[in-house]
Amino acid sequence: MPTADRRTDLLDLAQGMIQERGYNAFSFKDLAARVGIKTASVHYHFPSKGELGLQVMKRYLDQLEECLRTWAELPSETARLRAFVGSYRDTENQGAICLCGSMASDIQTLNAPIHSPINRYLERSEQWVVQCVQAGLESGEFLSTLPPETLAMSLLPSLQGALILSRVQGGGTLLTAVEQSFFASLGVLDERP
Amino acid sequence: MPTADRRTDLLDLAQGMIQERGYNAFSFKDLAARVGIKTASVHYHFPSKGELGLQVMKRYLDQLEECLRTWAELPSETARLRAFVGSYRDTENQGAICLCGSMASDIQTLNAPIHSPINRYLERSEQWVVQCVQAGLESGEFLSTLPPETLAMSLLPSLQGALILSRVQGGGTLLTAVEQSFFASLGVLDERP
DNA sequence: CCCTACCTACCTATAAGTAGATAGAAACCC
DNA sequence: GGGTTTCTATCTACTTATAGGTAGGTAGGG
Repeated sequence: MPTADRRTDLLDLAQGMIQERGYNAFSFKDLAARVGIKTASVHYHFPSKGELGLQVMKRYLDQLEECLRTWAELPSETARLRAFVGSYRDTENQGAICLCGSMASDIQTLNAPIHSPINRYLERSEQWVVQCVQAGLESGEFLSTLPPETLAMSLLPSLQGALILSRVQGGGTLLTAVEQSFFASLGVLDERP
Repeated sequence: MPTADRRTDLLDLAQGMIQERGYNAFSFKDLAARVGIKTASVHYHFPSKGELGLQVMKRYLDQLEECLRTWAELPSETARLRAFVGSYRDTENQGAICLCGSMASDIQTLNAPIHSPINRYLERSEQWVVQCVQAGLESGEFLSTLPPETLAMSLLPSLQGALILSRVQGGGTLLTAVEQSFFASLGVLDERP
């Protein structure tokens, strides 16, 4: 409907459908029908499904970098990590899962070029979380006996898994449990009433 | 190849393909080709793809119950939970993800009847982990300030997520990180050298 | 006048499933 | 036991729908 730019609309729609239904469960036909054009016209914008998937994933990676820049302004490591978790909660509230988690589930069916942005997305997320945890431990904001890498590496799968499972069962409570466990293991008390 | 029972072979194969490639990325044609019959013959054993998926999932649920019965014999809650995590590691070593995690990723594209065994699988797993954690806390085997439900509820998504992400990046290290974080939050020290 | 963003019309492959035939084993019947 | 029937597991042949993609044409704006 909103046609600021057709290409962007298609990217948005494709991304949404991958996050809601999975890469192998959306087609150019679906896409075309929703923006009101023919499937052949979608090929004008994106030569192949693989190319479209790649562009969606690359943009998602760019969006991550933008978020990380924004979150750099936050006043504490706790706030940064809460914002990170918050972005997953936003996704969950849309009834979707992380694009990267969705792609990862289907990784064996995706062609090679898309592997690298997926990989980088995970790498970058993990790296960033490690930095936050490390900084927080050094400043005394956090307290833990475990190595920061271990804590950080366990957060990402937890969040991805929570989104995936929450649509079947548990709803938001899974993400809340993950968040509480994570911050507890950093010695941060829950600030809810 | 091994044709003790054709129906069982088909269930095994379908399960493997769903765990490796996803529900929407396998077909009766693939299946038929691998056991050396025609697609129409697969329909003799399972009237529809939905029915096949349902039977695979139901069997997987039964297998879980069997595991839980076996693990009940173990001498400690730590051993039980290690066995639970170990089963996820076995899956990972096969280059697969949990059937239930795979199904959960595709939940929006699956027809209603299969939702209930998926749901029950998650429910049952979580329930069982809660029991272990609770028993361990009561006996003094574990030590934590968090409610057992929170700890237990965060384990399942972590494991599912770890398997899904590990095929893209990190390999076994993600699962190890998840395991270490979890047991650390129960006050159990790592027993590796 | 040419480029952008569409279109119609087509193609090939695959998915899922149905209908009906058949070969061989098992059971049943006197 | 011989003959008939029924059951099991498969087959061939077909259908309908979709997926992904190509070729070539066209309307309208800069």
